[in-house]
Amino acid sequence: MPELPEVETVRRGLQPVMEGARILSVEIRRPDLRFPFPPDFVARLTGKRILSLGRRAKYLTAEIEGGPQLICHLGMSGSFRIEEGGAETTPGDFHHERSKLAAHDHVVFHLATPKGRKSKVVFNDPRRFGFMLFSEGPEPHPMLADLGVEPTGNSLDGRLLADLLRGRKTPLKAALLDQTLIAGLGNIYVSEALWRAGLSPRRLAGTVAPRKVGERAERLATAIRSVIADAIAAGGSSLRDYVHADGSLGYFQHSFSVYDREGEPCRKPRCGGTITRIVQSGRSTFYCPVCQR
DNA sequence: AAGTGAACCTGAAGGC
DNA sequence: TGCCTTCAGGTTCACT
Repeated sequence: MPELPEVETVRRGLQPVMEGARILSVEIRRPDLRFPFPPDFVARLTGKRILSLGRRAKYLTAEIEGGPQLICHLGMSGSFRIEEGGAETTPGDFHHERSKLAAHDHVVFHLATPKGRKSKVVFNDPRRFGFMLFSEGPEPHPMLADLGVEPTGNSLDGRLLADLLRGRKTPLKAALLDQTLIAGLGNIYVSEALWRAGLSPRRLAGTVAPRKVGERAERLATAIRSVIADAIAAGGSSLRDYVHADGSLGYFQHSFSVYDREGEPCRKPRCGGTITRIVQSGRSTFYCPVCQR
């Protein structure tokens, strides 16, 4: 599920519980996810305070007191949920019970939150494409070192986008998925952004702005930023009840303009086209062949 | 160098 | 009901 907006939504949901919290204990319920856990994973977290939670592209980061940075990726199917406890001093509260863990609950953080409560943060990941690693020292972890520009804020403008795409012979769809160019777009939001910009996913990336910047590159940059901003806003509004039902974070109902809408009418006024699904480098792309050129 | 496809793993959904 | 195939929102690695 998780592209940049979902990861940002998860970060915002975890923040009130994790930021400033002390890690009372950590359980890892299998030796690996995508990668083996570091051998000292539990020892280096136990008893430490979480100073801050951050995000880079689709990676969550946690600054650990006096120690490493924890880097976490949700892969395809990773999610967190929060199980709220009572006051830390209340005896017999729910935290003294062994809570039921579900299938694929791989990591459990037992926390004392800044408000003096106990909470559990549980990481669940059926496909195990996710991972947790430590990063040491001032240099960014190699995994984060080559990431491109964030599509949040205003740094990604038409000029920068034109520079990134110029000369590339790969389909525009593939270029936008390249995390070393723009960091955080995934299969859904690439399709959505291209629809907003009225550009075909099959167009060669270099043709967006062959020589000068041009209106096409501006349109695409604006589309990318607005798609991401809208999705983050939608996720944020879903956070009001993030302790809902199972407490899971980052999953909310999207309404997509093209993604997963094969055969349905294009939503652009007076377009009349039909959303089409094609496969590009092994992955589905959805677009309107009439208004996306 | 850049681009494409297969691999990693499990579960859900659809066809028969 | 069950068995089979296909597909899934990410990333990396091997190959052309």
